[in-house]
Amino acid sequence: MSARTPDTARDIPEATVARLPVYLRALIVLADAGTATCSSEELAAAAGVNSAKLRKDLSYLGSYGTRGVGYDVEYLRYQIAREIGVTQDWPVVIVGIGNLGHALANYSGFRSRGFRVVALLDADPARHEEVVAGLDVRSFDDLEGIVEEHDVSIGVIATPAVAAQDVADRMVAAGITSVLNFAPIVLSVPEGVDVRKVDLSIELQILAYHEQRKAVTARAEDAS
Amino acid sequence: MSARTPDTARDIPEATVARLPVYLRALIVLADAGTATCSSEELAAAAGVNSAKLRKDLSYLGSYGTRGVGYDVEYLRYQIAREIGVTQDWPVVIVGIGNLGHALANYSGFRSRGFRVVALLDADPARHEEVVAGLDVRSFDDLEGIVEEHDVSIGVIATPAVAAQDVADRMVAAGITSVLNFAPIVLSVPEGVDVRKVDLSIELQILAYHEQRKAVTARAEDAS
DNA sequence: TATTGTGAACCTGTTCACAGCA
DNA sequence: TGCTGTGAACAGGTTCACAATA
Repeated sequence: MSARTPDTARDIPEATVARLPVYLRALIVLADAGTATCSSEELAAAAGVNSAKLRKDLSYLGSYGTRGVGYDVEYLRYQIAREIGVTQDWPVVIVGIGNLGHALANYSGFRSRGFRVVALLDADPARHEEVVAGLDVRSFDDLEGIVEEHDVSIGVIATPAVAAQDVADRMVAAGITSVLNFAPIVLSVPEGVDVRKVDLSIELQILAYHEQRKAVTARAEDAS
Repeated sequence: MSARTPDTARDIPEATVARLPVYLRALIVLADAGTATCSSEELAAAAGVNSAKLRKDLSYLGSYGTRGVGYDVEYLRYQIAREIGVTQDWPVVIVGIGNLGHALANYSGFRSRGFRVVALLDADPARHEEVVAGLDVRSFDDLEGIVEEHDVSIGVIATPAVAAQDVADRMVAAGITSVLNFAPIVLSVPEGVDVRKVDLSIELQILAYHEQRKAVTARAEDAS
């Protein structure tokens, strides 16, 4: 039975998992620039981390470098893509086609980085006329059919906060097990379902906190 | 000289800082629902963390609760808003008014959570005709004047990756010291400038990694 | 010789469990 | 009595520094 267990079954720390996509992005830039080989120092610089951290992270995947030489850009790129699971495209549905949903539907980065938007859904019938990014905006009631048809396991929520929990519940019931949530609300989902959230205001507030402290520190230094 | 040093000068762990906006959001929901008082257990549930972590986080700010009772919602809300620095609005400029820039300009959450978009800038003259969210889209060359006029210290970059570093350099030169970057590229900025990044594809890739492992685990269990 | 891969030390963040207090 | 605030134990993540090796 272990014959089916792939060699990617190692346990990779969460912090490392969150950085693998950054390394992959950096490798793609290097590959596009025609670079065949890079040292941990170079790759780390391109990814915005220090080289010790990069090497430690890569060591969880295996020994893909060559001592005294560095890493083969294409080879490492493939290994990381395989580890993340983006060697084939993942079908994705986006629910909530307001301003943000529009932007997400049109975002070319999804297509080029391992994702394919298969449907855009909105609860508002007034939006069902529209074609966005080459896709018809469809009724939210089509969710179950689309998930089944395309075997979708990742859903994106770009609705207002009040609708988000209902959307999440329907997604989970339909078989979706990973959710990217842009609504400013904490979703509750059953065990086994992953949720990641992006809250634009929270990011700005974190900056504001540090900005405020800069001002405070500057004033304190002025005074002394 | 220490008379000017406010009592917010304590050193708050970064992980705590990142959660304060979440607590603030939860408190606003509770306040809007008419809740006057809440326990650490209730607030933690609303914020999606455990109560021990919440209490520990709040303890870095001070002792704002009452033993045996809980927290006064309005009082704690104000204290956290003050700590973050969002009791007054921060002026913000957005550069890059494509799909995402449009969505950000129209995002009501900024206005309601301590930020005011004072200008929209784009390098493409074809976009300077447009009015988005009630603001004229202006030339990127107006950056310096706007930063000075409105005393802007926070900038948002929503340009394509190729333009982002140039935009960041101009922002820093103009006096901006905090940047929220949506372009999929690592920005290099001088000491003292904060950058936070949001990369939509990276979030999806992290979900994909876990999704892939679910499939692997399920197969391994089937086989045994 | 140059650079990787990694144990060990260190540091940060989380959880426990209970003392302190309204 | 009930809930906060917090030391102490624990877990996870980062950095150091060097042995392994192409």
